[in-house]
Amino acid sequence: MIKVLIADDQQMVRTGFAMILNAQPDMEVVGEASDGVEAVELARRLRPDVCLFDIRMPRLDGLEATRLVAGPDVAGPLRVIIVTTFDHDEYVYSALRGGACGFLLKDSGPALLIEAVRAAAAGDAMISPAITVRLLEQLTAPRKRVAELPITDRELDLVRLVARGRTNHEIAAQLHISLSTVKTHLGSVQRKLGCRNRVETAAWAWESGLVD
Amino acid sequence: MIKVLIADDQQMVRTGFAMILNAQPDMEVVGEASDGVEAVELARRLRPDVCLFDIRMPRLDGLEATRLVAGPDVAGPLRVIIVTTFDHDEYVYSALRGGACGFLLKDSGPALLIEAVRAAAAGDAMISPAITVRLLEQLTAPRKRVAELPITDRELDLVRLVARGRTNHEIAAQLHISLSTVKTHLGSVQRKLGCRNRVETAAWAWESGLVD
DNA sequence: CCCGGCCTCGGCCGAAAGTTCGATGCGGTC
DNA sequence: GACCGCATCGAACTTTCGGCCGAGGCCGGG
Repeated sequence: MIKVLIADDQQMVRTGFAMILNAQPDMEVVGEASDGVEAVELARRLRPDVCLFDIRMPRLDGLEATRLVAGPDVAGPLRVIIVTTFDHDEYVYSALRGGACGFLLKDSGPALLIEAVRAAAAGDAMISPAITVRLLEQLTAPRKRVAELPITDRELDLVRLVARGRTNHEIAAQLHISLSTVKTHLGSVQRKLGCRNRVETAAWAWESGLVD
Repeated sequence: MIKVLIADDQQMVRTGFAMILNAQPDMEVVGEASDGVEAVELARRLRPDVCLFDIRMPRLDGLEATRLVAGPDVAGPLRVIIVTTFDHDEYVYSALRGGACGFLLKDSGPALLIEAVRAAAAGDAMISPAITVRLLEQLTAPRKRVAELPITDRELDLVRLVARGRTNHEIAAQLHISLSTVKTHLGSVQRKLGCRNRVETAAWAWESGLVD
């Protein structure tokens, strides 16, 4: 039986969630909280398998509450799913860094809520598809630019080595070219990218996902 | 009505998926393929709203097939969900970079399959919770190390600026300290981290997730 | 109270990096 | 053939970095 704690400042939302979850044969809502402080307190006392936290709550918001019961420094972290109306990216990152193992939008269907709870209880994590697609864009977008790079293949070789912290001398030795050539290439790379020094060049390579 | 194409080399799997999806009032399986080449051909001809591709298929695997119908260079990319038994990380990355907008494990329930299809059709993306949790670990793991850094707060300020490509002179001006102090700090940082130059220092900062 | 870590600053020097001039050859395009 | 981008190399120069010496002030623990 998966024990669930619900925290939301709106009575209707809590009741709705509770009805959905209690209708599942293997789930049971063991507590409800209407603000963040109460949520943290109940979470610590009841130690549910899964917590559903809204973000906007009186006294203590859901993100802060998550950090308090699931954060990196917490001894016995609980499984927390953030359930909210607003899908601002900052909320998502803040929640996930704070230890949340799920992020659901309220306009997701009941099926997703149930699956998210089940996933959380199993040690997995679920994120609303509308948010996932944006996360994936960040993962893949930099890669797409690789095809339309403004710099040459050869220059790319140099940039990769720069990003790994190699000196010009080492690059020259590794690629079997002269120190002059290395400087020439990196000079033109910096001109094309608008970089002022090799660290900015390296930073560009890192952002573009050229090294890993 | 969401038109779905199913590609899997096992007849049983295709039939199972088709039964699940056809039971939904707003979904319709419009085609089935038993290998990758057929999958690509059917996808291009039928132009379904969502494609379900297995990875292990004869002639052409699902990852390559995905790239062919949803890759970065494809004109009218289709929405592809990878459905597979194996959750190797390399598969996941390869699929998502190849243009997939979903990655499901076959041991996920029917509910997840349905939700994934619905999400894909809506332009969103869903990933199996078992995989998502690992993706999140990669997102948050580097952050945890921040607490156990071997370097000072002040040194951290310097390192962040180094990672952004600032010169020592600029750092000195921005932090209102002298050039000598900047060099002293960065020197001790390099000693502690075992870096040989500022690019390696910056690389360490990037890997540790200190900059974004 | 002394020691050690941290933050601050200065000077000096050699090495590395970046800039600015060249130059050659090679492979495409018009 | 003329032109252009690319890769290669060289020399000289300025700027920046990094290493190595020193120093003082501050603060907290033994």
